[in-house]
Amino acid sequence: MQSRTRVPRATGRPRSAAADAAILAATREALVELGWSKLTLGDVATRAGVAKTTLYRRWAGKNELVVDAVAELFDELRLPDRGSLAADIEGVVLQFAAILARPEAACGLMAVVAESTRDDALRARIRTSIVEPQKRLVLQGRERAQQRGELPAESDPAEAARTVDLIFDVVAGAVVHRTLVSAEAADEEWVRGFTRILLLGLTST
Amino acid sequence: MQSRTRVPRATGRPRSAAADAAILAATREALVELGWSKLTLGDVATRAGVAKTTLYRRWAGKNELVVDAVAELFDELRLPDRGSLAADIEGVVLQFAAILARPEAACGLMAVVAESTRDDALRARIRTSIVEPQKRLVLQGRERAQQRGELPAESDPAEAARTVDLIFDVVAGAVVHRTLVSAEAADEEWVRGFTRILLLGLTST
DNA sequence: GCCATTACGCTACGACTCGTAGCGAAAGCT
DNA sequence: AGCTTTCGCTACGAGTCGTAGCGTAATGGC
Repeated sequence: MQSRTRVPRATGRPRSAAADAAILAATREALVELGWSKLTLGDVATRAGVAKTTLYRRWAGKNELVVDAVAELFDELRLPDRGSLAADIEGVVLQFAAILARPEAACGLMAVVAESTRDDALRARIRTSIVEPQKRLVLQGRERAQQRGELPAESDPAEAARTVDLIFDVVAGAVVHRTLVSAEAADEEWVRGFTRILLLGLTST
Repeated sequence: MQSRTRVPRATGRPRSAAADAAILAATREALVELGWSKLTLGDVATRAGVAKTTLYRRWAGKNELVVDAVAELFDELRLPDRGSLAADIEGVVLQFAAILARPEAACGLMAVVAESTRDDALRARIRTSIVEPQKRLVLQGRERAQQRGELPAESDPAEAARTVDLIFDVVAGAVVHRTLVSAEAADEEWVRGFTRILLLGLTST
């Protein structure tokens, strides 16, 4: 959220928070209708009922705008306690799949990831705005499973951190690939099969 | 390969195969230097030493061109027999990671996948040109493991097909996510950890 | 060897998007 | 009030898009 991390001046006319929300919503709407490459900032400004210059005063370009617009979508992810590790994983994977099934999330996320291969600053922004915040779900799930006795306590903290990263890559990657590349729904049946494989690998040894 | 599936007329000047190769190579070069959004077809034509009109006569647009340019990169994937299922998996995952580490592969693939969320024809083209051909690796690996006695023979063919799709999504998805989103190398240590989890899930039960 | 056919290189074109600059009006704070 | 910053609007040169038209080059059929 570039515009929110800015320290607002004590004086002068404050920026309209409503304009921020309208612009991000308009960006998602335009992503659905036009896709990434045909999305123009002028069009977004028109949809949001805002002057094009206002948009350029807040975001440096298309990349940064779409990152913020997409990041909001992933904030709603939660990890409700369903009683077992398997049920917890299935629940959060289904939530994640539901978000990715929305065209604006899929289209925007993949596009900025593609651009980030040539732009280190953008990659860092994606990580801090979208990816890292969601690792809390993996940590939370492991902690619960350990309290239930489903997973052993970690002895090596470094190894534990690596495992969290690995799990996150496997879960997020598999759902993304299933949904976007294989282009088939990550429905309950698929999630059950996926969870089974993942769980066996986690609980053994 | 749009231009190759065309039935060449018996008469008239044939299309230059060298131009095809030069255009696809120039596309990959431009992807490395400029990324997806700043890549222009005019620039690609100049790099390839070809008129812009020639490029438009062979490909409908940027999407189709990049799909073909990226597809060539994945043709080199092989599954050498390393003696065990674990070693086979580690070998092919490392190969896949090596390809994805190249900016032109990562950038191009993610960009067209992003565009495909709004374009069914493009999605189908990606699947037939890039994704489906590589599933042979999963089939080949399973067959070898069954001959070695590492995996049981499949009883239900439909279930077996679903498993192949699942494995493919997990492997490809995890490597992509690790490389592009988490932005860390899928090196030997990571691949070992990943293979361990995957194998336990496959061999148990 | 000539001819029909197709591909090629080149130029030019209108339409569109980009990102920026300049202006007067609006909205907040002290 | 007075000061400061934002906002909407217009206009601008630069760059890209995809296409059309033309003359030339390279084939195969006769």
